Amino acid sequence: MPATRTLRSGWIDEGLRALAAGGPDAVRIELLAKALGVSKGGFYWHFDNRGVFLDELLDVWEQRSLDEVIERVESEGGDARARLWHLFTLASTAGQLLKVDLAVRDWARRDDAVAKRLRRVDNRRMDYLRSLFGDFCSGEDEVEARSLLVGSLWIGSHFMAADHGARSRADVLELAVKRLLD
Amino acid sequence: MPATRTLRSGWIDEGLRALAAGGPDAVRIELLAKALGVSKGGFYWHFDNRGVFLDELLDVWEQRSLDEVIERVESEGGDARARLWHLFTLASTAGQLLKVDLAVRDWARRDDAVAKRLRRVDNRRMDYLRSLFGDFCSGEDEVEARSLLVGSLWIGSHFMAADHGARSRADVLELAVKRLLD
Amino acid sequence: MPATRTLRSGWIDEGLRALAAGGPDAVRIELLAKALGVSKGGFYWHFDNRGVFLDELLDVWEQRSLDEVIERVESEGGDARARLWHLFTLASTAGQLLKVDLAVRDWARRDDAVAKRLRRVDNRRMDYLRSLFGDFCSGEDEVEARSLLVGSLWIGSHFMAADHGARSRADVLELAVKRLLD
Amino acid sequence: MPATRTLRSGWIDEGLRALAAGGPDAVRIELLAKALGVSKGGFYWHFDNRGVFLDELLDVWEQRSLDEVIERVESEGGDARARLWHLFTLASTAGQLLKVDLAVRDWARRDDAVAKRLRRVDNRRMDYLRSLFGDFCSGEDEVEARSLLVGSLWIGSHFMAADHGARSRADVLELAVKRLLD
DNA sequence: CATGAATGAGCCTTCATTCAT
DNA sequence: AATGAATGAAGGCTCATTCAT
Repeated sequence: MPATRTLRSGWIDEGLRALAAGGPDAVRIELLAKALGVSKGGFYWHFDNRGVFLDELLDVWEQRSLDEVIERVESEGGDARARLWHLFTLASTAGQLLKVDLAVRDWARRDDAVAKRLRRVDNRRMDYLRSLFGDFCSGEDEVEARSLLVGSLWIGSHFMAADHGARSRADVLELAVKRLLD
Repeated sequence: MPATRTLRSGWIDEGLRALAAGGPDAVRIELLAKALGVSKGGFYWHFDNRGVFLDELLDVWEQRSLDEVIERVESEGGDARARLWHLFTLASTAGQLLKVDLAVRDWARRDDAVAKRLRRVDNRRMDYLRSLFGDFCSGEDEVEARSLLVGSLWIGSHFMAADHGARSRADVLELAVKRLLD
Repeated sequence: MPATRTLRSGWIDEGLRALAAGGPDAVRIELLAKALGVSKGGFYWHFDNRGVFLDELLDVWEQRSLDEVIERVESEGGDARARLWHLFTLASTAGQLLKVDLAVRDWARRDDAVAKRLRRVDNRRMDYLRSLFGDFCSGEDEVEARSLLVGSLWIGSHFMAADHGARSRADVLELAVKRLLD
Repeated sequence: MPATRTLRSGWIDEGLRALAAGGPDAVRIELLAKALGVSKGGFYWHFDNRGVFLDELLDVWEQRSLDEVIERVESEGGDARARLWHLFTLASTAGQLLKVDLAVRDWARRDDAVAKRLRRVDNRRMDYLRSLFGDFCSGEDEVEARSLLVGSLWIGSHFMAADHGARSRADVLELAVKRLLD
């Protein structure tokens, strides 16, 4: 029983790794099998086909992205500004989950089903941002603008390659976020 | 010579279309040939191989992204705030070039050569943003933070799928940008 | 022991069903297991391998084809013509066994072992036909010709797809058989 | 141009050989390629996929079965009885085409599209038989019964494995056919 | 007895690439 | 300059078979 869960989740883990590193096209059963040191045929014992497998990867991403991050922030406590700051730094250090997130965002641009999932995730995240900004901002416009700004900053910065002279990207990000939490 | 350029640029155009629609993995010579109504063998008269072709697509993207947008903004004139606003709206309506841009940004996450090009482009763009924000902001930190914010907003918003209730995404974007131009 | 026979014969039954429906290539252990709601690994407790299993399906077909039909005809009695007529109608309504029979006949065209079994069965059937025709026909040639004709009619009609205008296939078959029983 | 037709028709020929020998399941692109001494990838230059290829094999069978045989009989002339006899002997010596025919007949039992084609072919053949029997038989019933009998005899005899003692199958067939031409 | 799990061979298909013409 | 044709390397999937439990 534990062995069962182990190899099945091994496929999932390896799949997430591939998805993070190269997007959905890099999730190739043959490569995953080689990385796991097993035969590719065994894949089909655990999953009906590649499409179902990709779906399951998205399930994992969706669940982790939605719940785990928010839970961790909430468990730490603090006022709204502290939570926002915590949320931002958490998201930036998430490592593989962050890379999966970025890969999914690009994927969503060309796959409607993925786009639908992304909307679900982003709406929940935005709701959480709105609730935090609502605590110290007046006016819905202000709340909405700041929420979109902080979300875009978090994601968009990972898709930008600019240098910042003497400053590090982290420094500039901190400046930018602080500005939004004023 | 003109006929040559015509068919050669046909491959490039079709390649950009594919790149915009599905990323580098979607740039498949066979499909481009079918779309162009020619044989795929002919591809190799114009380009050494797929890699070289992708490089050339990036050349075109790089050149257009660097020069054309900025040129158009400058030719319109206005003060720094007006130019920033113009820049932002231009970028958002760019159509295919924007989609190529987004595809390249994801691509850069897994290909160092592409990442290098992206850095070149983004540094030039950031320089332009800095010069504009420098016109009415005091302090390098402020300039840097705002430049990163507006860049991230522009790009990041395309990778977010959230709804905004009664507001449209364009409305919220306008609110957010206006806030940055204060 | 009865439970054993039950599951073992379940495999056989399902195998015959598959053989009837799609020929030997359709007898796939995985599909049979799914249809039976058991794991395919269990198959190998009952049978050494697929080849042995197919052999056993042929055993069942051979035994049923040889004995059951003739037994039923004989148990009904009547003169030779009545028995021939009974035989023909029985064979045409046999349902699954008929379909297995047709599948085996095609199979025999490409497998010598199957061909050998088929010869055994057909020789027994022909002997029975000869004995019946011998009752009211004079001359070995006549008996042999009629026996082959009625056998071919019975089998061949199932491999023909022609329409017969206002008549049904059953009507024309009746006309043809009656002609042979004159 | 001739080279083109050569290899394409090489695939078809080899496909027919495989179909004749082992039915549709034996038509495997990899095996055909090996038999032709070419790479299997090249198959897809000539045919969209395996299904289309099988369709084309059926086209060839349909065309040859319908037209060529009848044409040959008609070109030889003679009265109706002579033509029937010629038709029967021609069909029995057709070699590979006959085997394709038998394979198609079994295939039709489990594939509706094939069944439809078979009906087309058999209706045309039966029409020809009817026209010949109509020449010297009185009564539609008689014509219909004899047509079905001769068709079934021709096909059914190939699906029967019985021995005939001192007689050969060909001898008995001759007896049976002569009986039908009385 | 039977299951869960895995292997490996074989098949269909796609696609970058090559090459003679 | 470009086409028709072919190659070969993948990659997804199926399935008979094996084996520990």
